[in-house]
This record gives sequence, C-alpha cells and structure tokens, in this order.
Amino acid sequence: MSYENSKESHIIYDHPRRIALVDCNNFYASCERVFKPAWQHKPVAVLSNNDGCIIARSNEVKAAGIPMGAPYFKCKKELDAIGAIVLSSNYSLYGDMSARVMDTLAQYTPDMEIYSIDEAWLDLTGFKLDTLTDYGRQIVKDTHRFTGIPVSMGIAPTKVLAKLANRVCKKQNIKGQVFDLTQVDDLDAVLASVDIEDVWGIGRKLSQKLREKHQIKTALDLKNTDANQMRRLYSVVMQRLILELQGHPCLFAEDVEPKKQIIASRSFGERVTSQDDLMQAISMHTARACEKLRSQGSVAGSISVSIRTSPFQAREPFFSRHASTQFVTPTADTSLMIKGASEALKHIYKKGPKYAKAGVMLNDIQQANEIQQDFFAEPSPKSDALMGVLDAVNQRYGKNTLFYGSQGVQHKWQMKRNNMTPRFTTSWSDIPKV
DNA sequence: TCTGGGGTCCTAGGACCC
DNA sequence: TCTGGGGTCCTAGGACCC
Repeated sequence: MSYENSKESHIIYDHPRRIALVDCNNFYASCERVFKPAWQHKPVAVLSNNDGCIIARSNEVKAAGIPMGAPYFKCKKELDAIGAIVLSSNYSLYGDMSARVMDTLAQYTPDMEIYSIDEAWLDLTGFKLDTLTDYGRQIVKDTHRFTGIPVSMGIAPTKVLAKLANRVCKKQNIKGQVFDLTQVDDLDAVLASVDIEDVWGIGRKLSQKLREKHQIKTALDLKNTDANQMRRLYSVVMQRLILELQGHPCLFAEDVEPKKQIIASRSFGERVTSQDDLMQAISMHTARACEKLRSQGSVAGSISVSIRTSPFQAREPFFSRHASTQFVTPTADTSLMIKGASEALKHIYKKGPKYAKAGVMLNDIQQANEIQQDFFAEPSPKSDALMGVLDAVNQRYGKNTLFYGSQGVQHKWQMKRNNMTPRFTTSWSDIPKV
C-alpha cells in the first residue's frame, strides 16, 4: 500500500484515484434500533425538533411511501396504519453513535474526511485495485459488527461518482453493500438509471431548469454536455460537477476550518408574543452559540438576532425581522453578547405577532489570538477566566449547570419532544439495563 | 392545532483604490 | 501566439448539502 499526503494526492497520479463514500443506512432510525432489537424489523421514523417533520425513515417506512421531510401531522395516519414506531430526535445518541462509526472507519485508511453526521469519504487511492471491493466489504461488515450501524459504500474516481455509486448501492441493495463504479462494464447505463435530481449538487431549482431548458433528465445526459458551455450558462459549480461525472476529479479533501458563521436557533413548542419570553430564548441561543464559538478558539465581531412568525399560517401575515449589533472589539464573552443581542431585539420587536421561531447568528468570526484590539478600551482579563470556568463546569456537570439569569428558568415555549428514547450511551442514568 | 436546524459556496454589483 | 484597466472589499441573495 502506498499513500500520498492528502494535500498533494490530487496532483500525484501514480495510482488511479479511488474515493469511497461510506453512508450510514437510515442513520437516526438505525441508531434507535441498536438499543431496541425488537424494533429491528418494525417501521421506525424519527422526527425533527419539536416533533415537526419526518427526518429519518427505516426501509419499511420508505416502502410505505412516506416522504422525507413530510410534516408529521400530515402523515400520522399512514404511520399509525403500518404500526410505525415514531420517535423524537435524540441527538446525544446520534452524535455519540456517529463518533463510534467514524472511529471505526478511520482504522481502514490514513485519509478520511468526515462529511456529515452519517457520511465519510475514505481515500483508497494506491490500495490494491483488484481487492478493493473485498476491502470495502470488510469495512462495511466490521462497521456493522463494531457499532451496530449498517452502512453502504460507493467507490469511484471522483466524489460525485462515488456519491452516485453509493446511491445505486442502497437503491439496488447491492451484495455486500459495496458498489465499485470502476468495476462495471457499462458505466453509461448506470448513469442513465439515475434521475437528474438525484445527482449530488443538483437540487430542486437546477433540476427543473435542466429538464425544461436542455432536456437533461439523467446523470448520463448531464455527463454528455459541454462542461465549458455549461459553466457559461450556469456557474463554475456546474462545470465542476460535470467534469466529476466525466471522471475528472475537481473536488478534494478539505481541511477542517473553524466555522465562519455560527447559528443557534429553535422553533418554539408553542407561540410566543412577549419581548421577555423572546429575550429568554435569545439569551439561551446566544449562550449556546458563544459556547461553540469558544470551543473553536474564536471571537465574533457581530451578533445578529432574528425573530419570525410561522410561514405556514395563511390566516396571519408572515412577520420576520432581523437586526445585528457590532462590537468594537470582537468577543466571545456571553454576557457582552447577550447585551448586544438584547439591543438588537429592542430594535425589531413588535407587539402583536405570534412568534414561532427565534435565533442568533454570530458573524465576522476570527481567531481569538489574531484580533485587533480597541486602543481605548480597558482590557478585561477576567472575562476569559470567567468563560473558562463556565465552560469547564458545564462540560463536567452537564449542559446549563451554570447559566445566565436572562435565560430564565421556566420555559413554556420549550420544544416538543414527546417520544424520546433514553441517552443510552452518554448518560449514566440512561444506561441500558440487561 | 401541529411544518427542523446548521452550514457552505458562488455570483452580481457597488464603492473604492491606483 | 494573440491582447489588455486591474484589483480589493463588502453585501445581498440564491443555490446547494445533510
């Protein structure tokens, strides 16, 4: 096995490039099944925050025709009819299970890129080509055995093709859950079987345009276009996508950079009208956002606050506003941020609308050790120490052990989570009993 | 009655610099 | 090989992803 440094791997072509995309099958539903074996062959659906939409479905639920993202209240009957287990989302569990899957996958290549909570790219360039499929099957099998989570793998020379291979693998339930696109006799036939909207990077708008303007209906149709011309008509993103479909790598592993924008927002469990209630929610979101900010060693130059009513209520006009506060010196201090957020809220709050959601966004993010200081401001070394203690205590004793008074203690608008499973792997009190 | 949350990248266009 | 306004910074908005 020979392996090139990830930054240079796209320049050196000693070996044909081989990228594997590993994707957990029905991830959230699968996590729930790990600790409830009785649910193994039952339909399982997982809901978004506030028990709003369907965000994960077991195969049985998919087979019943219940679409991804559908509002729960609209498909409750169908779910009941098939005897589905319907659960509130349990992010502590999913986050921990994800870490286990990633730890396992990392054993099989020196170059892995975590792409989302349930997906990772494994660079297998330079591995022995004639045994790659077997190697993939081993990875899939081991991951299932070590974590309880079933996964699928697509292998190809580019990311777009690997993604496509993974999709075909799941759809056709390929043996061993590995589909190596470089091993098929008729690649074009495979591409012709994939609808244009199922190509990674082609969303709702683009697929509609491609279908209507260019009669492009499948991945094959798109592959057969002129990439340069399509760049002129669309964008460089489209050009790259086409080149990747043609087998020319354009997308490479990216280093994990600190976030440039941090968002914390939630819909309310029930509508909110008063400024006090809004401010409590915004204080909570601000505290959470600042925690994330500090955890990546950053400071932010501005905070933006947003409030809105429900966009789905036909009876009442949609109301949505946002405002931001700039800081002379970028900061990660929760109390300064809450103060800034409070000022912003005062500007935009209007009495009357029934608010459905509030949130904050931190912008102009920089590394804390690189900031331009304010010449006239008093330095406040106490802030860093205080935030350090705050984070350390909450880390050790659990979320919100220490919190700001403005966050309040009783939240009638708390999000709905009517059917959540225990935090089997992250809380001593929830540990499974045998 | 009930519709998630958190991100990224790209483009266009304006203001401004030399 | 041909030729030549070039360039930065900022914001808003659109599109995509999971």
